[in-house]
Amino acid sequence: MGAPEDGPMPKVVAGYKEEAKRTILQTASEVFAEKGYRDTTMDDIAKRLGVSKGALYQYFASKDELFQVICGAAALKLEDMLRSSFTGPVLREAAERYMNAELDRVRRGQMLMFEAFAEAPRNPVIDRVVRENYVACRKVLVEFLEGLKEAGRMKKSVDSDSAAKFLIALRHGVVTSVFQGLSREEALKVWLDGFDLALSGASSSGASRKD
Amino acid sequence: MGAPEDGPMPKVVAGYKEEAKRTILQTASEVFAEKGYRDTTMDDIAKRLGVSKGALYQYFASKDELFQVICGAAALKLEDMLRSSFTGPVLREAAERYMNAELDRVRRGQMLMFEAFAEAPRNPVIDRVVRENYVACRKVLVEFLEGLKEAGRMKKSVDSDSAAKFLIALRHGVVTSVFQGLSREEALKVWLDGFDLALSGASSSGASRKD
Amino acid sequence: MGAPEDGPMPKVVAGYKEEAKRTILQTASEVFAEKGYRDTTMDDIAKRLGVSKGALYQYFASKDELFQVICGAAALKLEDMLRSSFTGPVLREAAERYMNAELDRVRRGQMLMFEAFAEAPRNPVIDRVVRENYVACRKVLVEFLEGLKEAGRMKKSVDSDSAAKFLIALRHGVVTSVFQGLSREEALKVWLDGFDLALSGASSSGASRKD
Amino acid sequence: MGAPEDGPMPKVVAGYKEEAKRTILQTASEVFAEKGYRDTTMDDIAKRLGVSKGALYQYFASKDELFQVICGAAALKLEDMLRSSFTGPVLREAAERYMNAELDRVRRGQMLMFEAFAEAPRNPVIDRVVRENYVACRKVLVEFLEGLKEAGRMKKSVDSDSAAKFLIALRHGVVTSVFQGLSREEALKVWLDGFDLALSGASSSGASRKD
DNA sequence: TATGAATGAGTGTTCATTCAT
DNA sequence: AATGAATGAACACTCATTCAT
Repeated sequence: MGAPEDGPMPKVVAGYKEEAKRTILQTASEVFAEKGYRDTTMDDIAKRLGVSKGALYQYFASKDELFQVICGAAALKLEDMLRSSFTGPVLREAAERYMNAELDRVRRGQMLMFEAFAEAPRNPVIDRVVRENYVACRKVLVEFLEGLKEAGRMKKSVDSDSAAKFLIALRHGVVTSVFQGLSREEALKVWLDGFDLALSGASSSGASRKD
Repeated sequence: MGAPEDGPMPKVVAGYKEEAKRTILQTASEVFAEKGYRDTTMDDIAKRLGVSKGALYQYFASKDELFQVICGAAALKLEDMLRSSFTGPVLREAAERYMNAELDRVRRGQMLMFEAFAEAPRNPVIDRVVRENYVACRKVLVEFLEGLKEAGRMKKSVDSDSAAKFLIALRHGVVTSVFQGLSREEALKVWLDGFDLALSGASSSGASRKD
Repeated sequence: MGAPEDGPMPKVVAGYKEEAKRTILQTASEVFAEKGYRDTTMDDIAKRLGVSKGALYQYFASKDELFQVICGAAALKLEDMLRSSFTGPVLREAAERYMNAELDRVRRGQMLMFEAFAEAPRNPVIDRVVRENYVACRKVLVEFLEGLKEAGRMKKSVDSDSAAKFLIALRHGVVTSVFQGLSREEALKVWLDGFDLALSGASSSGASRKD
Repeated sequence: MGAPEDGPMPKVVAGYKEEAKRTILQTASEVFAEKGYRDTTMDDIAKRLGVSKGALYQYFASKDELFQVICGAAALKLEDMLRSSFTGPVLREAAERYMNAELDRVRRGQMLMFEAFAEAPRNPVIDRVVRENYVACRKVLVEFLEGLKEAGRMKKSVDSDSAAKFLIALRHGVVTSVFQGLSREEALKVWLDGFDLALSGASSSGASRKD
């Protein structure tokens, strides 16, 4: 709002504001992950950043908006992890690469997933983020699998979309299991076994019923 | 009205208190599921029950305890659903029965799972409930699968424990997917396909790697 | 409602009610002294007595009344201690006897004095008790001193009323000092020295012992 | 408006916060004295100050802390009154000056003493304040008396510490007596007579004035 | 722009008291 | 008379948000 062309404070670089936002987002995300959304106060975030509470409101209209943006970013991050992991020729390595990255995040407590799911039913914005994220992840996986098929590295009989849905579900479930006490090694095994089942098997996932 | 010559008071209806607790638990559980743990006030629960706030505290020492007990009951409920569904001779029907029941609960909004997971990191009691529930569910499934093997209805080559872990993960993931917008039909299909993969396939889950 | 052949409890002796009141008073007094008036709940008292909260209200109309009666009784108790200690021919022994009894009570935590003084400004009944107690104690002491004079065991030149006021003040001050950390021995010495000063004439406070 | 080129903010008026604390302390002290600690709500204090309840918590972490600080200040105030009254060459005038000031405070209802004593047994901080105050007052008096001895205005035979203990006890007792209905004039007389007794040697309590 | 003091609605919890049984 | 479940009025404390400086 405002500043005509070099108003009261040229703010060094243009994009200063964006930079500041990023910093806030990063820190807030950490605090939310550590203390939980509801138990985190704006003051917690401000203190960790070394700024005043009021400053936060210059960048984000409310605690809620802050959380929404963070959830959106986390969703993108997940899609990115998927995209950047599921690359390269060796399928299984991709899967392992991905889950290792995921489990690292869990270990470092960078896990807003449950916070987000818990808020979603009462927060339409979060709800949208959560749903769109599902669609986006599915798309990433489908595209990857289709690519594999075209490159001849996966049987055409596998239904990419079914496989994608399966993989997403398995991913959620494995992460949740770790939350419930499953060890990292076991988790990785569950994931990779499931992965093999879905993709390396003889049957196409969409036609697995025989009787 | 009552017990003639016993103690200093017939305790009203004997079991009245237990009955009252159950009522509170039931109602509170609904409200928590509807509004979320943090957004539910003790007054919300009291009003829905048509009693005063103070009355609740005669039965539960705190909002927290109330939630803990509810989570514990929900955990037992899950174990029961598993136990009572996974019965009978036809494996696949058991799986379908179970997931249908599960999806019914999701549809009716009886879903405290994410609330519980969100609280767990800061609430040791909830954390314990969540972890023990995992162990208990695994046990239920392992026992069921072992039973099948003994009855000759499942290949001995399948590692029951690996399969159990896989099924639990898949269950979590499918439910989560529904939260993210997956339709009930798709969800059921993901579950059943995954189920087939793990149990009816040629390979045992614990030995699925061939390379 | 109940008990078959000797009606709804013949309550043994007449005067049962008075007996019950006494029991309640005694117990409540202990609890008040232990936990303080404001921090004591009616439930605390009921539990210690092994009865229900409601039962207390059969004997006392309110927590406040209970406290008032207790304060009244404590005031009488103090007057009694004074009366029964200040007896016999040897003045100094009386003083010592009295203060020892007083310090015993302090040690056993039977000290509602400050509770009462703190309530008095907002509680007319307590205020009256406190004021009348002052008058009564003064009277007890004056009568004792006048008796001594008549028996020729104290100089007629001593003004009994002034001495009484002095002794009461000193008594309060000594007890308070103990609350503030003065040892029992020191307290006794302050009291006896002050006592000598006021009543036996020539010796100065710092030199009252000949040892 | 302030600091031209220093830090990131001139801290408003520098010392503003201290000033605000003082104001709160002053007002809260009045309200506590009027209504009693337990009957005073944070809202009472806030309203009297014309601020919101929340504002108080910016300065004091709890009602308890507020009270503790006030008690600490009151203790210092007492020591100061002692110190500033007990000065000058004429002993008796000092005593009179002091007790008049004390009785003024009592009359104006600035009396948290009993509130503090009533809380002390359940509040370690208050307990410490109360005990340390005793020690400090004793020290003030001992030093004063020793000074008198050195200046040759008091007999060396008087034991300063015993006298100090006596005077503190008498002070407590006289103030308490006023609470119990003793008139200001009588109180002053009890104090001065006792004072003479302890410090001026030969005269007896009842005959210390020539009237 | 940043600050941080102030707001004020809200929330869990307590407890003296009542009353149906 | 006794019980103890229920009431309901408080109350301490919190925190997202605002706004004067």
